[in-house]
Amino acid sequence: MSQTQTDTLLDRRVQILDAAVVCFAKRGFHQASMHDISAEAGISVGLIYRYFQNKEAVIAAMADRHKKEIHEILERARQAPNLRESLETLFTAHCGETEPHVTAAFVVDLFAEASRNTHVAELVRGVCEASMNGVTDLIARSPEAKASELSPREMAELIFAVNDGMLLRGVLRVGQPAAESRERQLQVVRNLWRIMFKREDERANA
Amino acid sequence: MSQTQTDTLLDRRVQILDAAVVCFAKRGFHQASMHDISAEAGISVGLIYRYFQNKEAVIAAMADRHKKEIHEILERARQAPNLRESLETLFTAHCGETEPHVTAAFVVDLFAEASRNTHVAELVRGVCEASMNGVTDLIARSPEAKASELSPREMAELIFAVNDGMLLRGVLRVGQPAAESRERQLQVVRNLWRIMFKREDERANA
DNA sequence: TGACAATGAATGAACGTTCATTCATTGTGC
DNA sequence: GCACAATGAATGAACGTTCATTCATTGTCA
Repeated sequence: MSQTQTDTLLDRRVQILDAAVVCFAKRGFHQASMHDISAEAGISVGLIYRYFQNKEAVIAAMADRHKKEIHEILERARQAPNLRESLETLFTAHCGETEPHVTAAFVVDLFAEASRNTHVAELVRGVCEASMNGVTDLIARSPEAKASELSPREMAELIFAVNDGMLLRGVLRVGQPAAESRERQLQVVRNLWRIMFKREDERANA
Repeated sequence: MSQTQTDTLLDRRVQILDAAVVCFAKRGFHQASMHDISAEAGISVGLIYRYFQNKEAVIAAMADRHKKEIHEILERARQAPNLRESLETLFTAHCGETEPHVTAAFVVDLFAEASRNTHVAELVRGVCEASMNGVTDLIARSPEAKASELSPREMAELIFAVNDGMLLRGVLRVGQPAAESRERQLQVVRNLWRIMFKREDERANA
């Protein structure tokens, strides 16, 4: 198979998945029809079936893509100069950089799907565990988190719980501008970091 | 209208809603069919339409019932002897006392629905705000939370974020026994309380 | 011309909803 | 107490629609 052939094959898949995200965010996995997706992608219905076995496979592929995105986010977070900036990167990306509401709607749907579809559940669980381990590691290496009463794992659990909670609430902010909504969310998570990781100077003043 | 007539009318609605929770948790709002619900309730399809205008109305009624349950939970939490027990009550009830997985699946679906259905979004937002205010008040009145660096509102925001996050993750624990799953969740939220509300003796030892 | 990409009308299953019909219960006149 | 009328809760087959999926056909490029 030539390079260009492989490329068009992948491009089409990406094109279809991009369209699917929009449709799924707008109507949900099971209410969005294959016709909706084909229209959004600007192709015919039948063509989707050339690249995906069925609708289930489209959902699974999207979950898989989400998994890869999360891994990239984690990699980026690892490269930040300090823990706070790592977490800020993580949170911002976790909730969707460009369109938070679309991401939130998609992820909430993904979890809803996971509660019924074993395959999706397995995949989501894998993502959660991997990123939890990554962040635990991040915390364990950072000087800010030393001498806390919580273990790195316990901190990671709290951070993810709050991130997920913010994500869940995010779907309710439909009309609001993304930037404003995110700023309010950031204030909440920053409060958690504040009480979890005291700075040296704060501790000295105490 | 006689008392018994009113009773059967309400009983039927309750019966249908009880069946709907089971079906919705099992298949989701839009994959669960009216036939599924009627079969689960042990009645005919047509009868559902005597008590509810359409499927939308069933979903709306369930959201409404959830709202009332949350209010009751809040009332119970208010009567606990101290803040920690209030929060423990709140968390346990919030995640579903008898069947946490069913509750989690239902609530996650409810949020997914809220992201597309304005009516449901309005209702869920109302519940969230009311309970957030309730808990803020609870914290403001409690001696444990005095002298913290966070305001009562900020603490309530964190508590709800963590609760919601745990709820979201809860849908992934499909096979696990409910009690074990809850115990692990409780450990996480207790860690939050620990770093948020320091006891007097802890502070004295610091 | 051959090989493959792409189309979209056609198919049939599944769904929400309706409604003619049944029948146990209740009310009424004697 | 009895015969009969009226009620409305309950049924489930049927309807129109939507949807995922298929496939015969057409377009495209080397």
